[in-house]
Amino acid sequence: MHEERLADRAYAGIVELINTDDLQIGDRLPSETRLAEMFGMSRTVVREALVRLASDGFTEARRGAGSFVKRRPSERLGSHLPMQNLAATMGSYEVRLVLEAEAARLAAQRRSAEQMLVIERAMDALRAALQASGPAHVEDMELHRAIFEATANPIFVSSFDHMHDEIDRILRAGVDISRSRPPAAINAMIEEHELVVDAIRAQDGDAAALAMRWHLWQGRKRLMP
Amino acid sequence: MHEERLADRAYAGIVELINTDDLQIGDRLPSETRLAEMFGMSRTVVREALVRLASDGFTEARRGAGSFVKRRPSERLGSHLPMQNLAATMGSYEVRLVLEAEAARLAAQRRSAEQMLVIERAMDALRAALQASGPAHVEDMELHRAIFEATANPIFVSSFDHMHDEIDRILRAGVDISRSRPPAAINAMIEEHELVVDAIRAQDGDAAALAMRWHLWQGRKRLMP
DNA sequence: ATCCAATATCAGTTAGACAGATTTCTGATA
DNA sequence: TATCAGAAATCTGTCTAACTGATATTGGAT
Repeated sequence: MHEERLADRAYAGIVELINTDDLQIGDRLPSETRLAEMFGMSRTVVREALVRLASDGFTEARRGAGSFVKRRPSERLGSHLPMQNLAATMGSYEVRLVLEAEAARLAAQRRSAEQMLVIERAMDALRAALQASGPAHVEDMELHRAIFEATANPIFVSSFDHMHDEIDRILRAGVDISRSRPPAAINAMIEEHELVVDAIRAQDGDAAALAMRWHLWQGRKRLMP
Repeated sequence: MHEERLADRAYAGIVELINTDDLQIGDRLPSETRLAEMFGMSRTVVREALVRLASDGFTEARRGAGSFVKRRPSERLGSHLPMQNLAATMGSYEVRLVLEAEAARLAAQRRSAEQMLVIERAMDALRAALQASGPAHVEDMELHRAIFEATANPIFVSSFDHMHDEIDRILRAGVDISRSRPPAAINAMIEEHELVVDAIRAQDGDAAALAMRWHLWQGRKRLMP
């Protein structure tokens, strides 16, 4: 698993500090030197944690002044997704519904034989990953990206990349969304993807768009029942 | 101004390195020491950039082994030629048709009073610019962007920004698209935009989406009769 | 009370060092 | 020749110590 690095502990430590000390937005964190001696690590390590905190949008460093809380890390509340995360996730599905359904339609209409092969391979990889009950996020993304590439429209592809960057950024800033999946859900996820791939193989644009809408809708329900 | 930090340049430099050297997923990056001397900075700064790259999911560091490409940063498709300008433009309308029509629908359903005001002002500015027969590209973009902002979905907004960056990039690489417009076209452009704004004002989602589709379709015809 | 200058503090950056993990090279063995 | 274990080289992770320039604070003069 995660062989823990010191910087990870520092990251967690600072998040905990913000929560336990109830630091509000705009409040200043202890200085890097101070944090280093608090955690019993070097300033280098604390700095690495702060860089990542800032990259995740939680803190902001002002040179000469200090590091400040920019957005409070959401506390983990059992199985509930934090409000902010929820809104962001709903928003992402909204955009995906629009973009991915049409991408699936175009892919079905235009796919080349080579592109179909890439899609089939991505589907196989996803099916294997899901059946192994392992994390399948990467494989899922590969398949969806392959579909965008089959649209033969570079702007579509770059839109996909951008959208996923944004979604990743938002989700990573919050709670880990990976959760154990019941076996029924695994089969459902495979089947939904297969419907999309089948439609693209059959070059049926309407069916592909519909299947993709269905898949995204089900995904949304799985995440937020 | 953003006084740029060294680490930002290192981050950009590494991204560029991955693209120009065409490093594939799994490939190893130069070592931190090597990158430091390549960029003429200390290893510390390069390290900070790598930490952020890893945090963004682009790279992965394996202790003792090196840093590896995990996910390729979205390629700026600048390498493609101006000859493909026509195809790229068609492609851009394809994406806009998908994204903007739904944005208009959501904007109509959700717009606040303040957002409606911003849209109205943008419409006024566009009308004035068009009637003065001057360049109206900026005003046009402002209006379209205001509509995206009224969706109250930050991912939609960022998708708009990204899409326009890409389109601008492609178009600017080729011939200047600004051409003299016959007066009839000016009135048509104003009217099309007004239809969209009217629908958003009336909070009629279907009408807004339809009007936006119509507008984009007409724009495509104007550009490529 | 107000303004300004000296002072203290802080993030950003540099250099050099060492531990521990991993890869690569090398040479001996089967 | 092919293989494999050990040695050497390389790499990330961590630490120390220092300096710079930006920012905040303090204290004194007005």
